[in-house]
Amino acid sequence: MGDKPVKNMDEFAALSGISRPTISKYFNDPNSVRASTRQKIETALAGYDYRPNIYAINQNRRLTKNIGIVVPYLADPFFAEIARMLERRCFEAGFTPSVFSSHGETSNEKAILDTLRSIKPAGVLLAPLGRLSDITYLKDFCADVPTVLFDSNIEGVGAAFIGSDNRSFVSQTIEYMSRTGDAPCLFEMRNPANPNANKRRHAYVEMMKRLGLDPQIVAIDGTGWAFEEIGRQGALKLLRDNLLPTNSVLCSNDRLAIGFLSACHELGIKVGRDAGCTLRLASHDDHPYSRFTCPALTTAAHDYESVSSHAVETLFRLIDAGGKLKRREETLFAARLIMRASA
Amino acid sequence: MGDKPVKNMDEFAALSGISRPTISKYFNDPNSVRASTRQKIETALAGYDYRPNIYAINQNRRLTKNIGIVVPYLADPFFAEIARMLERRCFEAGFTPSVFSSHGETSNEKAILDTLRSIKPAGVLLAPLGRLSDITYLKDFCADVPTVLFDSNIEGVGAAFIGSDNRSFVSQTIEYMSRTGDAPCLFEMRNPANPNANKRRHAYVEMMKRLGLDPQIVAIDGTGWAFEEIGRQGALKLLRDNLLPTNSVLCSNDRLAIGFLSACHELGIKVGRDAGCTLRLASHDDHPYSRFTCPALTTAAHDYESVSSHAVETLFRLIDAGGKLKRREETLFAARLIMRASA
DNA sequence: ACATTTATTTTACGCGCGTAAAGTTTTTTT
DNA sequence: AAAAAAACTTTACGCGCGTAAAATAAATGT
Repeated sequence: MGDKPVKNMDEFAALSGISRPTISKYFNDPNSVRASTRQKIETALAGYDYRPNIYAINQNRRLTKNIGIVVPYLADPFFAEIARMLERRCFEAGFTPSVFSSHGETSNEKAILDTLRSIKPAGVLLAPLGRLSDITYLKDFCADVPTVLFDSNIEGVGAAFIGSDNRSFVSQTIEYMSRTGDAPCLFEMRNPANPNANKRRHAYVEMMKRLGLDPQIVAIDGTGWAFEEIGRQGALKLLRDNLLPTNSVLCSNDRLAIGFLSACHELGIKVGRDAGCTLRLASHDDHPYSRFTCPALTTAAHDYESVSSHAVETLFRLIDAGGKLKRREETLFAARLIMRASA
Repeated sequence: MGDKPVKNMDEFAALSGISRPTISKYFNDPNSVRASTRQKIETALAGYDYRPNIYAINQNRRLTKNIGIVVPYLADPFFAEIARMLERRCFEAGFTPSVFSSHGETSNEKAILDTLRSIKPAGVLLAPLGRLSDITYLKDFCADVPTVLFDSNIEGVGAAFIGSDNRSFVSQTIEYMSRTGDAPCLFEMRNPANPNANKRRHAYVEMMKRLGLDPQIVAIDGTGWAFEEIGRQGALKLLRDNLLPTNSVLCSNDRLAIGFLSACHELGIKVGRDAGCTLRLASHDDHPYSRFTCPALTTAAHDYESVSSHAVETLFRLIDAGGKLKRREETLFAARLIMRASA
């Protein structure tokens, strides 16, 4: 990098001995100019401190190179992880990703969509809040901006959805638990905000019936995104009052399970498959912390890699196609069972 | 919100019956125009779908309303939390915050600073990587862009630093542990990337000496930001080989402690202050997950509220002052001891 | 009611770059 | 070496808005 600051493209063009339109062409695609020309430009670039004004660029381009990445709750390491992978992939493809978090609130999600409109992004990767989303608002947005949904599906919204196959999660955990011990009851929130939770419940009921077993659902109260605390309080109550129908428990997701384990420890209940343990606990998501819980959580893992790469690829395809796909696509990736000490 | 889309400010000015320069003034500060004029504009705004083009605005303004928020590792819920608070406060003040994560890598941190330069932000709130930061690069950046550091201090970089008082953390945990049992050894990484770790070590040694006790430091190997795994591996080795000098352990931070607890559970070592426990463990940071560990972690909590509000206030003051403060400011907030079951 | 202050309108220019058109040079093709 | 194709230069316009200056209008003070 050079040090002498250059104000604008005209000045840089003069300094490099190349005309401004060619310089402009170079910055849009370095390979679109002759090799000898590119060489001259890059030599000049090394000697002077010039970078094109991004605002002037975006004002004049019909489409920016911005990509919005929206997650419902960034303080959840699961979403932080996937946002990071999406971000990296967009960046590698020459786009400028920006990460936004709805922080679990409808108003924030809407405000983010407004912000996104104003930055005129080439496309958006959106993991919606789910039940708390303003569906009409999302739909209007997706009608104007090329959008791919991930994690939580909302029927008919966005040009595509990429996520995990909840039936695959549940069938693997149930199969494993019922093979190695009692079949589990399902521990979940009564009114889950996330549509995946509903799909998991349905899959649980269906799978249990198929195995000729009696589905038993334990629903706990609580709202918001503090799942650990909700799981903990719910479990404390259940365990104290001895309301658990089985000694095998399947949590709808790992964050609830983390709270559940916390309650077990407080009450002196040993969890695991070892002798001396009175409870087995499994869960879903393979949350980044699930291997550090006590005991480590047996869980079904998302295929992070596939979800993120396919989501990004789909978005690029959507952008190339001018914002419309022939029909709405839905892609689900299977889970992978991770056996640890808790079940 | 109206529905008829309006292309530009000229068109909107005509529709609202107000001249364009006044409309421009209104969007820069709605209170800078007469109440009756504001009324007319807002009526028109309700009837039409117009929003100023942010790229045209920022091209012409000397200073944008953008604020960059940079954290070293967003997948760490601690940073996710503080980023969220900073973000909200900037937004409330009428700025447009953008959150970036260095993901623990020098190259990313530098790339983020480059990106920030190109969006010409009014100011930046930066939590640097620490030892891995390219100091010269940071310094150059801070010379051009009004920047306030938080969390990790780097001497002489940025116009101000706002963080937590590491001595306050350590003195409280040591005082508590040595009052209620044996004085603790310090469990930490051998080459911590974060400068706070070094400050905590110094504070530990000083505090122990002051109490007439023998400081004992247990340093474990490991690099990167996977602190839980590093703590876990380190603890497994120490516990198996019986190398721990005391049965009271003070972890440099909660994430190491989470790994430590995981190792204890695996080896069947009971942690806590109850009868039957053979080890006490305390830590620092009050990580969002520290109350869900088994047992729940006794830790020293950051004053998140004060740090974030003071950081933002300082940045605004810096911006108002034109990017320079009389002298570099350093503000530290005291910790608050959170007693839980682990010690 | 008049002078004074404050707000608005009119006019006009500039920001930095995308991009189109026409002409010129360089490279590739045969 | 001539013809064709590709890349480049020159010229010029437009994007949507900030902002300055001068003229005009409205609100405020006495």
